[in-house]
Amino acid sequence: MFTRSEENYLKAIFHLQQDAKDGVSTNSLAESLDTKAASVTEMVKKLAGKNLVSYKKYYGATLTEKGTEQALKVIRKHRLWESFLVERLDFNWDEVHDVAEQLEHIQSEKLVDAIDKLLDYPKADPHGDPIPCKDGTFPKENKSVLSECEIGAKGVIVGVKDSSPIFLKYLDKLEIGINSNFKINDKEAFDAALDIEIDGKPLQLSAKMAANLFVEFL
Amino acid sequence: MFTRSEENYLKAIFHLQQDAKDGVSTNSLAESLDTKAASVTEMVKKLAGKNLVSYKKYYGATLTEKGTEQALKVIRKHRLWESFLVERLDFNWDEVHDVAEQLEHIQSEKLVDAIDKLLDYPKADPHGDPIPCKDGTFPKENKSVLSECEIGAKGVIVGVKDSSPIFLKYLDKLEIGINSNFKINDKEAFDAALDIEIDGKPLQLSAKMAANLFVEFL
DNA sequence: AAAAATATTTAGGGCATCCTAACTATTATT
DNA sequence: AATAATAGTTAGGATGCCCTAAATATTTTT
Ligand SMILES: [Mn+2]
Ligand SMILES: [Mn+2]
Ligand SMILES: [Mn+2]
Ligand SMILES: [Mn+2]
Repeated sequence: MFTRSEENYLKAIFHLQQDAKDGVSTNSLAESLDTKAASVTEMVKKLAGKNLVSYKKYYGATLTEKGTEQALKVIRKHRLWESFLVERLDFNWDEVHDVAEQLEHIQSEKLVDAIDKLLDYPKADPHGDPIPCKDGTFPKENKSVLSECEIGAKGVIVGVKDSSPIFLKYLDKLEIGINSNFKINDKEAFDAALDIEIDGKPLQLSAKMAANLFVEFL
Repeated sequence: MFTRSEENYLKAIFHLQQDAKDGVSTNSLAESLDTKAASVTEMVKKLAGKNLVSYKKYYGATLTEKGTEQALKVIRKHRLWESFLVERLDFNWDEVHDVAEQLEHIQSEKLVDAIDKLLDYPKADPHGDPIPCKDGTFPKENKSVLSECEIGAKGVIVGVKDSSPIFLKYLDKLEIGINSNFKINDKEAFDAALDIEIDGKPLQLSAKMAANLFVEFL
């Protein structure tokens, strides 16, 4: 139906749209797709021609309904594959992204659905990101960021914002993961580092670390 | 490492090489890859430049050692994925080929090995075709064809030559599959149809059917 | 062994996607 | 408001892989 390149553009626009309120800029797309602005302009025009994005010269691109639907399908596949790799093939959570980048483009509805069933319809991927439903629904997330919690707050880690191997491996080293319990004991005035307990173990977390952890309260 | 197209050419050359003793012809490749002879000539030259095939103008192409190695890697992936789809995701044996055509191009040695392990290192795919080993070894097959067996022969179905959905579904209907036992009672002089018992059930098999079933004797 | 038939290669393009360099519009600064 | 800085677009070209039509080599037939 769509080419690999088109799918990657749609996915990137979807993700960049989440933060930026107005249209996604050519340059941000180029950056995130590791390509050049000129190529982006060209592709965005092509996608606009197919009614997948709406595009106004110089003012960026936004997904149409059709484009969003397609982007969510790809994201669904990406996250289901990541879940499969971790749950069934014993991959670590820092090893799955690149393979999922390939697997997400496999065209077979039957296959995606079978993986979904095999995993018993998971709600989130190994990084805590929600998995879009088959019907195109995308559960609204209301996650808090650890760095913005108040002193005394208690809860559970439910996701990571950054899912680069370097960050994930560091979390492994500190024994912090999805479902870890936390309690904020104090916040340093100087650098906003947190004095925190993770599963009962006290440690210090830099503001940067804390800004990349999503939590829910108990 | 190699493009999808290059991998498909290598695989096709490998398969066509099995029958034909001399170089694989441009036209047979074009036919089997559903492309045109001119495209084949071009690609074969490119592959020759990369030392994957040896090619003499007008006399066809043959895989080099390097090309064979690569072809076997792709075939290994194809057959492992087909096995996974049937064994773990309950696909029927007539539904797996097209998806495997896509999955065979996923680049991740870790992934292939994990699937291999998950399935406990299967020796053959759902159609009875042998799965090349990780070390590049390809078990020599010595399968007989049912149509060439003598009257009175007894054994087991171990593979299909044709694995088109139309043939496979027909076998399903007749309840013939891998591991079915057979005993040849008679062969019709007129059309070479076989009077045969499959798992004890007597039926007639056309010569064409019998020519597409591989067997081993007990 | 020549002619006819067939197979293969070459020439010349097309399409998708990417790139650099030059140009133009938007925005930020003075 | 004019100018400078930044962002985005267009022009022109490259690469990979495919195609048709024309040219050439091989094989088959007579
Ligand atoms: Mn990912
Ligand atoms: Mn991708
Ligand atoms: Mn197959
Ligand atoms: Mn393939």
